[in-house]
Amino acid sequence: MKRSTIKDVASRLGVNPSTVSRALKDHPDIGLALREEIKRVAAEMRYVPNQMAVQLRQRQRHLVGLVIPEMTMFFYPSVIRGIEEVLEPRGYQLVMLPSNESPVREAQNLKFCGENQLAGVLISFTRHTLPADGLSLLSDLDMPVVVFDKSLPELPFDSVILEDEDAARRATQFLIDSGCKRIGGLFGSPNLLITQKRLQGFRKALEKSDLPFVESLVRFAGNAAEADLCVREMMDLDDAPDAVFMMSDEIVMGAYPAILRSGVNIPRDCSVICISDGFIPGCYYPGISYLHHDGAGIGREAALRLVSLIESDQSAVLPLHRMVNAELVELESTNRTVKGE
Amino acid sequence: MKRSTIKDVASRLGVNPSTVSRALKDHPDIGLALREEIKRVAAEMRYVPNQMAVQLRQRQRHLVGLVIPEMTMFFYPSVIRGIEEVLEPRGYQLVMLPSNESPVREAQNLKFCGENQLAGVLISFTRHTLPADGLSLLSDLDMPVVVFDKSLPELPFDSVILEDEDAARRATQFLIDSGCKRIGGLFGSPNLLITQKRLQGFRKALEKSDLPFVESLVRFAGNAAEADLCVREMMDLDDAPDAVFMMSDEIVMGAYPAILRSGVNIPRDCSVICISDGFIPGCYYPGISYLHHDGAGIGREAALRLVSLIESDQSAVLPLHRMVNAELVELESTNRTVKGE
DNA sequence: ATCCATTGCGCAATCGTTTGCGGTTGATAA
DNA sequence: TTATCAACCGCAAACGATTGCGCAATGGAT
Repeated sequence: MKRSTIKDVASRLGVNPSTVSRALKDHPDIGLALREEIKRVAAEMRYVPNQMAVQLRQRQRHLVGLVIPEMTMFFYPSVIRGIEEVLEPRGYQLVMLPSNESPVREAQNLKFCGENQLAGVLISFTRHTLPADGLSLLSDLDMPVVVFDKSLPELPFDSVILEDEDAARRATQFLIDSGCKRIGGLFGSPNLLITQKRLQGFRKALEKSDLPFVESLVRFAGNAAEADLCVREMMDLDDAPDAVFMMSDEIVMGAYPAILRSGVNIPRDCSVICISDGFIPGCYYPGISYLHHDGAGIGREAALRLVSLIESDQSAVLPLHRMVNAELVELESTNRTVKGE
Repeated sequence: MKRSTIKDVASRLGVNPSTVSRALKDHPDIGLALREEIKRVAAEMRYVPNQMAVQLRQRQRHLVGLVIPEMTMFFYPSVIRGIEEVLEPRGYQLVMLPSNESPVREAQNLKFCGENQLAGVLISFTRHTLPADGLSLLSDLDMPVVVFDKSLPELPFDSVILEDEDAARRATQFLIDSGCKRIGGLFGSPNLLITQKRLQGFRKALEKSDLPFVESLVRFAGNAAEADLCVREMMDLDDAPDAVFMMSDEIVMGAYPAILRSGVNIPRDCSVICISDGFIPGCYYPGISYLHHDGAGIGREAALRLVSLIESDQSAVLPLHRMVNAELVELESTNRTVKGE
């Protein structure tokens, strides 16, 4: 059963396709009686407009590409929620384009966006994308782009990112303020700009308080399993840390249980703080204080910026870089000895 | 700078658009010399085919709609990974259509799929979708559909779901076998078919061992926060449970820390088992044994089935219902007293 | 020299909609 | 009675690509 077109409806009623088209969108040129009749028949024939044809005429489609390094349970789901919140009421749909941490795939994804003339692109880069490559990819694209979270240095495109350095600095300072002396740091992939910035913030906080930056207490883990390993090694050290800064949820989920497993009590023997969306820290007991990295908020901001780019149709203005501040959320149980111990 | 069309390329070379079209796809009708020349110029003019036009002619687009109840960090990210694994090499792209647990939005999403003639649809229903509504929505759609995970009873469409009842039964049996007598159950939204089935499995396991089904030990929680509340109440009971079955990751993340917070020791005072994708249980210490609910596997199966439907172009054959078995994964730390306690 | 088969390219229709413009009506005003 | 003007609707050209068919030129075979 082929789907009926506007012509089918028209010929069934002995009118012109253009009349049907106008009637269905309540164009005043069409008489009220005929208009209703057409609508009735169209509904009866279960006519639905072919969007490919519509879009060809209208030369635009309401699709936004979302290019992300990987579809993980961390961070991106909430970013997507934020994006959807903005896009849905405006009639845009999101096309998922995960790159699986492969720059090659990322390039393909971007190419897809170009060929299919999506309305715009939201992108977070893979950990292996070189700044030069990212730049040329986006430049070739010739459509509205907003970079979020995993950005690259000095990109002439709009971006929405966290105040990474500041967040890490304040997190570390929090540990220092609560009296910790030997502070370890667990970071993500060292290629990432956010890792570098957070490391920088971590280091600065230590420096400011004249605490040593101990190499053996600073580790990089690409995922939760690696974070687990890092913790084992770290906690086996003679001079194990009395506090650990964890730069992300993924690190937390690997490292937190690993600390407990190594026989160290949180928070009595070792304090923990992290940068997080806020959900994960509440899923542990004792809870974890954190600098709030608002995924949904970043998604919203990025999407808002993108639609304004799309709808204002300007591309070559000077890029806007939005730095989102992180808020400290302090869980009371973090810095107290736990009941019964 | 408008993008150049096939006509632009043609007129630049003084040839017909059809010649350009053929040359670019290496049609033998076009002489080799001209063919190369055309390719050169096309590349130089940065010509990219307009997919809307192509798709209009070809009357198909390689987009697959993914309609899910909500974009959460639980389960769906891994499902999406599984789906992408299958779809990407076959040239399909995924369009995200989260329904935010609203049947209205779900209907809109499905309508979008129809109007945009996507190649097919993968759907997991909201917790509020009525069986009759779901049925009529999909029937109206008139395109390949595969339902996964959150299905509805007696749907005449292909589906890929977990052997829910069996998984819950075996999980509960595991608790019974390890000597637990007062077994509590934490379930998700009671509307869901998977909840009903898992509850059924839970109940059957108890019955088989002549253990009582205690109403006060069986609770339903729509999310992690509610699970937290349920646990508080449950653990305050005079006859608190000595084991808890949790039907999902989300329940675990709310309930597990809540148990600890109530001063109960896991696993000494209370054993825990759950149905899970496998990542979350490893993020706790002590770890949690679980029945493996393979999200990526389900995504793969569903996507495979969908592409076979799409490419064989058959719709009215009898529906295939694939039931995926869950595998028991036993963590050693679960049933032992923890070191140092 | 005639015929036939290639080779190489252009013509024009087509996909399903939208939309500027023009052409009929019938009614109203002059 | 005739000019005017709505109100209504149809014609046909787009949008950008694909493709069956036709047709000219070429070359080889007869």
